[in-house]
Amino acid sequence: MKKVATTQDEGGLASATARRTVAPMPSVRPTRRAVTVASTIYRDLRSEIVSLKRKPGEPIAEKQIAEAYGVSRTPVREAVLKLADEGLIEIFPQSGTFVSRIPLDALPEAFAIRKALEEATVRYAAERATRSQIAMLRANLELQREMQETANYQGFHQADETFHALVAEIAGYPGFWTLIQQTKVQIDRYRLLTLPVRGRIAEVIAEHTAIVEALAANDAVAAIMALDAHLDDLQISVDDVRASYPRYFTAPGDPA
Amino acid sequence: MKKVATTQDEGGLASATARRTVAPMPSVRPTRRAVTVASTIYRDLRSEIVSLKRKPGEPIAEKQIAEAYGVSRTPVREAVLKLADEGLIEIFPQSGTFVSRIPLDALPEAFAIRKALEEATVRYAAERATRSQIAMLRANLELQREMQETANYQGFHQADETFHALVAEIAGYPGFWTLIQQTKVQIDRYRLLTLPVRGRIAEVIAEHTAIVEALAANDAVAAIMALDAHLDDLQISVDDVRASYPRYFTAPGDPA
DNA sequence: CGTATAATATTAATATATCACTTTAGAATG
DNA sequence: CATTCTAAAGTGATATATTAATATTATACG
Repeated sequence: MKKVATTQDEGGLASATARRTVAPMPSVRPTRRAVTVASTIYRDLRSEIVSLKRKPGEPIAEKQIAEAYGVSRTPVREAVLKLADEGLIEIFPQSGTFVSRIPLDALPEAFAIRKALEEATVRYAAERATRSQIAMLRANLELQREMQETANYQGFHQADETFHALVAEIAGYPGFWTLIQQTKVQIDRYRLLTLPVRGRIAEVIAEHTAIVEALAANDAVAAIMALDAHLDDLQISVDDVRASYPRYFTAPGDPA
Repeated sequence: MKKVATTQDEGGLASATARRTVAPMPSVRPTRRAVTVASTIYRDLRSEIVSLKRKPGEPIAEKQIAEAYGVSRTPVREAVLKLADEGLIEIFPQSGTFVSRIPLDALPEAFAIRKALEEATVRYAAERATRSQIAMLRANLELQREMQETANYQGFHQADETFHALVAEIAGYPGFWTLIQQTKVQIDRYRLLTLPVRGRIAEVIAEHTAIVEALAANDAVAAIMALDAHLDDLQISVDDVRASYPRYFTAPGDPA
């Protein structure tokens, strides 16, 4: 039944087995999950989906991707499964794999989660922020203004994300931002689809500035209020959008 | 039966080849990700790790698990990768895979995340709770008391989890609880290891009752206070525990 | 001409095989 | 006896093949 490596196996079964019964105790482990083909494909695919380069509802052909990368389907599958866990890809067994439609009815909840998590970060940050950390935030604000002046929308978005990450780091809980990013994905796709780089940058910077001032004053309440104002501006108007891109969304109450 | 839009693709350009250029439009999809071997193994493994049946640091032999289930290594690998994403398993390339040690230094942050999310749920729940929903909570409290009387700790834990899930559902955001459960995993392992079924059940029920009363009165502030008291009681005393089970934890500052 | 049915093909899910690397035990050497 | 080198075995990562189920297409029948 089982043909192991053709060589002699030591007859005593119990005695020989214990090769590594116990764990690798804390030593300098090299790299955990190094850059592998699967991780590369994962990153690429994710980026293409979030940037809407791959449209919601579009089929995903594992074989084709595998050929494009010159690899087998195994690493592709690993990436696809991971994306399916994140809700960016939907797998219908024996039918096909597709880029997820944006679950409109789940967006308000995702937004509420983001709000809850970010409020916590600004509260902690207001309590703990040091002068040097406030200075880092101000430096980031300056960067945002530069991006505005040079009309570098891509760069502004990057700086915007860094701003929120910084707040979480100042709060002492960088993991908050990691989690926020995960829950934010569908919202990002939605916003990218609905408002094509609206000129709201000036307002966003003003709102960011208000948050920083509140943090600098160690005023948690004011910081939360400023954050709420910031987030509410990004709020969602689910209504009439579905009409324009009906096939990009799942109807409320349809599939979960 | 359902003959929906068979062969009408709107863009009449490449009419010939494209077999499925566009997506499966919302119809009653049978099962997405049905019960598969991989999902079964995933659930089993996860349960064994969370229940500490598999000790932190213990090696995981893919081949052995595959043989135990009578399957190949592929579905096992799928399950292992998913668990690695959750942080329950650590994969060291070309070395081995092991049950994760409990990351002590990450526990405070996980706890803060849980607190932020649960506070949000009780706030929303206090605003929205209907009388029938309050009644459901009271029924759950009764169930908790029954479990206490029959000394059914397993059942109590189950009811406890249901209580928090109910609160999230009343808040209108059941996804909050899903997320909380994910972040809670390492904390659960820690608590299972440190306090073996302490007789805190009576206090827990009292705290749960206080939360329900505040929700019934639509008093968000009181509800949050009651929740904080509840969670603070579960708080972590990271200090002296590491001494007793040193190999079950990762040192602060060690590997992330 | 429309509907039901059978044939076909696509694809997810799983099985099996191979490769590369690392760890570790044993042999050879000083 | 200690140290270093070498070979074996285990494991992760990837490749290739097979199976089973579904949807699509073609075909036959009313």
